[in-house]
Amino acid sequence: MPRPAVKKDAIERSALELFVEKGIDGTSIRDIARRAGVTEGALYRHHASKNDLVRALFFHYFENYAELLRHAAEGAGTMESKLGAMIEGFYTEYDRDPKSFLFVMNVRHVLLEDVRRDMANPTDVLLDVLRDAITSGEIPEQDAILTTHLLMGMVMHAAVGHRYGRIKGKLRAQSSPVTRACMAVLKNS
Amino acid sequence: MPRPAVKKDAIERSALELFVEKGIDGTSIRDIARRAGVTEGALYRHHASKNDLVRALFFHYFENYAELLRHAAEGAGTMESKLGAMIEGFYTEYDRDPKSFLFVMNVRHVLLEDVRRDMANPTDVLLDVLRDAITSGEIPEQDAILTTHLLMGMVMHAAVGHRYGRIKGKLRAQSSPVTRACMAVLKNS
Amino acid sequence: MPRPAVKKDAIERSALELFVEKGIDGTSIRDIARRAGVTEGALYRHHASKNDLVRALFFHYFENYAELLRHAAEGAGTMESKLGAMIEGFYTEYDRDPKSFLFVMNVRHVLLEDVRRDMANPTDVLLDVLRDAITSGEIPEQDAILTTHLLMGMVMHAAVGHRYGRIKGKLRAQSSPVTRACMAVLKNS
Amino acid sequence: MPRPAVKKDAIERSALELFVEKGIDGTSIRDIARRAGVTEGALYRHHASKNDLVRALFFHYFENYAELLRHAAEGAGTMESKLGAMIEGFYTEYDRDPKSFLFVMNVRHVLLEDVRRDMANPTDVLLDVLRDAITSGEIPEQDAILTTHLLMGMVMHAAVGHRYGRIKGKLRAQSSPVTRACMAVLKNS
DNA sequence: AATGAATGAGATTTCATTCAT
DNA sequence: AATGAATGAAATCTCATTCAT
Repeated sequence: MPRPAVKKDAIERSALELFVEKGIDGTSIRDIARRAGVTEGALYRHHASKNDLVRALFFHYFENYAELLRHAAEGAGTMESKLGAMIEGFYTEYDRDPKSFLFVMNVRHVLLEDVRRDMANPTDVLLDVLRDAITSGEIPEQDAILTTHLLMGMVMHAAVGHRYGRIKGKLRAQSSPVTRACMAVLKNS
Repeated sequence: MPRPAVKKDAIERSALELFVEKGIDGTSIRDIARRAGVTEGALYRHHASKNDLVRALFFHYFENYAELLRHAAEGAGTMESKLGAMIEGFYTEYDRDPKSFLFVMNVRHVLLEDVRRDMANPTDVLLDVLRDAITSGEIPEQDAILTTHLLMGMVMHAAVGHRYGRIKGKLRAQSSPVTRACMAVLKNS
Repeated sequence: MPRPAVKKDAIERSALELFVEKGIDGTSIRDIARRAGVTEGALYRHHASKNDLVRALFFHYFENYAELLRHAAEGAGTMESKLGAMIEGFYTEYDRDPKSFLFVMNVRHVLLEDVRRDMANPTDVLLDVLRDAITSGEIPEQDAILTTHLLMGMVMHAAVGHRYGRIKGKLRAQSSPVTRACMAVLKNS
Repeated sequence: MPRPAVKKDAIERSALELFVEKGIDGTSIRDIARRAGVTEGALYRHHASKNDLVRALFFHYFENYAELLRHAAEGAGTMESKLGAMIEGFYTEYDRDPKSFLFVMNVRHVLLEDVRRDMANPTDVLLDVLRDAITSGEIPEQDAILTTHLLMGMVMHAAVGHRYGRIKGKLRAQSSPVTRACMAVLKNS
């Protein structure tokens, strides 16, 4: 029975934080090793390269968010209640660990093209929910792809506003007004 | 008379494009110089450092977008027409030169904290328009800061969707549905 | 266990020699690395920068000479025997390793201002000896600071004359005439 | 009739000062041009290269000091009066323009090997005076070369002490004690 | 005579990665 | 599993000098 990989977790958490604080290229292996309390060579026991570490973190959290959204959507009935559950779930997770969201947000434009079709993808989860609601007649016929982007933009940009201190308090406190705004867009398109 | 500084524009344009294509850290001075058809040292006659070049470009375009929005808002009467003019103006500019928007978008999280209060700022331009409309009664009382972020998120994320090929054609073609979505949010909050 | 840092001494010795032979600015990191048989990056494991290396070497040898002088002075009785021991000790060390003296001599005017008060300092060692001798009446009342500089000038400039080939043979062979000259100055002031 | 070379003087004076303040390699052509109020290219009207400028300045002042000493020695009778005149002449010049001495002092070890035999040379001027005095019996038989170095060391190192603030006031005020110290060395060797 | 943009070569420094221990 | 010295390649930046104007 192996010991729990306590060093591995420390390395990955340190890396995540540093990537958010100083950017990926602004963070050296040395920085990561120091914050994690290990030496440079030790990192290579757990990840083949720095790039490998970045990708592992990105895909892990990217899929995590997709799973979180899918799970929230599954437990609800109407599209409105699904949407509310997704937003509340996301904002609750953001309040618990904002850095993982900011990491995915910042790294996105570098790695998005490597996301495989078969990976769980937050945008696609939302798109599926909208398409179902259009099919069932719960919301009017509309360009589901455009609407998905508009909703993703709203939901995520509120988190950005929170990150820069323009929106105060727990982000979760904004989940119902944001849900209402989403519904207004969906009904009126 | 010395040689006129004919290469400055080429350097800045090459830099902007490369920063969007490969990221700032992924772009070397050598890359920029090669694309601009100059040697590496030439860059330093016009900008004190790579970082200085990044900042100069960011602040230039950041303020440019703010001016564009303010100008669009000034030429219109109702808030709805102002909003429509701003979105159409922005999307028209995006179609003409998408890279300058993508550059500002990607660099934002590194430099936003350095934006001085007295700089023209797209978010503040929109916030002013919303506050006026609340005061005049054109839209209901609401949290203007939150709404501003929701609208900015929608408008910008549509451009992101366009960049990744999910939204096709001229982005300008989306300006009226996006404007309608914005109005729906504003009316229902 | 990692590889032991076996190259540190080679790097520092190569640097010292090259600094004397070609000057600090005339010596590149590449020069040092080549002579030490390492690659350029290796230097940075032991010193944060070229400047840091220069300072480390300077302060090391500067203090070394001060210790050498203090030790020579301690083992003797009269001021004349102290002075003789100091000069003979210094010239013996110079004959053994002239480069470390020439390095300190050449770098002095750049780093002397950074010498902290609490560092051992050759000039102060001599000054203390002179002041004691004045107090004890062994030499007449005089401007101890001026005299210290006159003596330091004589002792060191003989080494400079040796370095340029004007003074031949072991420098140590000059220690008694130089000591006699120093005593003549001290007695007649 | 050409205009007076006012720019040339400004360039050379600026260069001299900067070389003393920041070292030769620490001073760029741009630094010199800026302080002199000209542009980089202008410098090359007057000197073929930076190295050429350094050498021109060094040899100019090096010979100047030799001339000054020879002239002082010629106007006096006994060796003691010659020596006094030389030291007083040198210290007076030092007080008037310390930077030119410091420049020669600092650059010496780089360019001394290029000093041609037929150039006027301060050390040789002093050596000649000593040899004459030995021949005439004014001072005892001794190693003239060693003594010359001892005297040069004393005289110059007092200026160094002045430069570092250890010796206060006009340096000229020290010329008679220094001369007396020199005579003590000469008589007792 | 003068200008200053541009060159071209080289300097210092950083850093992901390897490997002897 | 872990260490950290060392490598090797590349990055940013500097600067004496040239030359079109």
